[in-house]
Amino acid sequence: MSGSIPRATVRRLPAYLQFLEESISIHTTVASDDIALATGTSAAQVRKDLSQLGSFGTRGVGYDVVALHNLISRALGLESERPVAIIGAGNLGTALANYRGFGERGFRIVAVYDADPRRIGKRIDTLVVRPVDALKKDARRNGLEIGMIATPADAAQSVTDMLVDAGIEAILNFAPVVVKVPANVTVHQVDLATELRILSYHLAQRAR
Amino acid sequence: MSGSIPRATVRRLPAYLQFLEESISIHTTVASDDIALATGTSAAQVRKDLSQLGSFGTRGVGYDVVALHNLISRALGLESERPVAIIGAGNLGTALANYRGFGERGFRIVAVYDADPRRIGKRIDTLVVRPVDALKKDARRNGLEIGMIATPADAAQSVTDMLVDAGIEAILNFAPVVVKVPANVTVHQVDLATELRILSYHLAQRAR
DNA sequence: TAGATTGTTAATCGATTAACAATC
DNA sequence: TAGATTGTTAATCGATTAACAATC
Repeated sequence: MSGSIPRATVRRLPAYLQFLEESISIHTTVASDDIALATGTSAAQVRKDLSQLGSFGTRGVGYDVVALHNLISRALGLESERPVAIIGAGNLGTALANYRGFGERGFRIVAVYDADPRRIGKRIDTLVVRPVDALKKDARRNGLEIGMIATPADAAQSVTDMLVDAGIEAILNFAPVVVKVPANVTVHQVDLATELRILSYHLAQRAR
Repeated sequence: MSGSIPRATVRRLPAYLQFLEESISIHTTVASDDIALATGTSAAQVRKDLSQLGSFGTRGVGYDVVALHNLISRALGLESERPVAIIGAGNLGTALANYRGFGERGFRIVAVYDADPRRIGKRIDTLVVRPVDALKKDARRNGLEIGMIATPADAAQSVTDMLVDAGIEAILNFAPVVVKVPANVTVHQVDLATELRILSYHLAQRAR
């Protein structure tokens, strides 16, 4: 069924899910047009995307909010909570560890690691920063599934290697370097300065 | 000349630039294949992208690092420093304000704002958190060009409206909501939980 | 010259949009 | 029934890839 969903669709599904979560207490039904409006896309796009997950709207009526929510959750593999570790307990790592949005959306930060002895033992929310060497042992015990890299650029590759060695197959990398991983591991990069540079292009276009 | 560069190309240019900055002290010349390897794309893609900016490599040799760096900088409008403001002085806003990568890449955080009186006056790095009401006046004085929204979701739209009112035309939004802006304003959204949900899809795919 | 590498073309692929018959 | 909205098709658009002549 959901053998495989096109990349572009997968990128939009979380936004649809977000909107459905906000709608769930308000409506029992939503139209493709409602979803489109809330997520900044088109109704045709929404219907096309949803049809990839199988048909189940009702013509003349729309989509059942709860049913659609469940369907997208399942498609994204969000039925059970996924344990996440943060590597790097600097400003960014600390901010990530404190961020409530992860928990609300089914991800649990189970540990924060750092290599710097001065940071080890530091409390962040309910967690205590652990030495990065403990990662591999911990990973098995915690059933760790996702690693978030919040280290400086020059540490990112070696941290990545540790994560891979610990059996993690999904990595979110905030360091501004492309890290190498084996084919079975997925890395997404969030580069804050890159986003600003793209915005800069738009400012420059406007000025001409 | 660079009348307009395809979206997909614009998204890759910052990565090329990053690599060139690392190369500048090592080589005088790089091949499309070197850039491709470092940025996770293909040599054909790199050449195609660069040809959008005009021709200037040397067959059999490659691209002059300095010349290419200048060309991409210019194309992205990165010749002069762009002043940035952060709205929201919570964990994320504080982390962003402390992040060195912005300064290194030509963006200067000129102010941090918050609505909460308990946060106003707080020192972050060399800055002091200011009341969000001061935004509009400050914006003109500082020549503010970019706003980064690091508030909770429910404050994002009103903060956006303030930024727009202050004449800002480029916004990076970290709040997990789609904000509405007039056509002359560009918004990019960085939704951390969305990234995790996309990773979750890949984990789910793997498990089948 | 021989080897390397660009710039560009044509082919392919994937994503988006428009339109509308089906149907609740 | 009339009105609303889906699911799907076909057309369009944009991005990527492969291949190779041009040329340093």
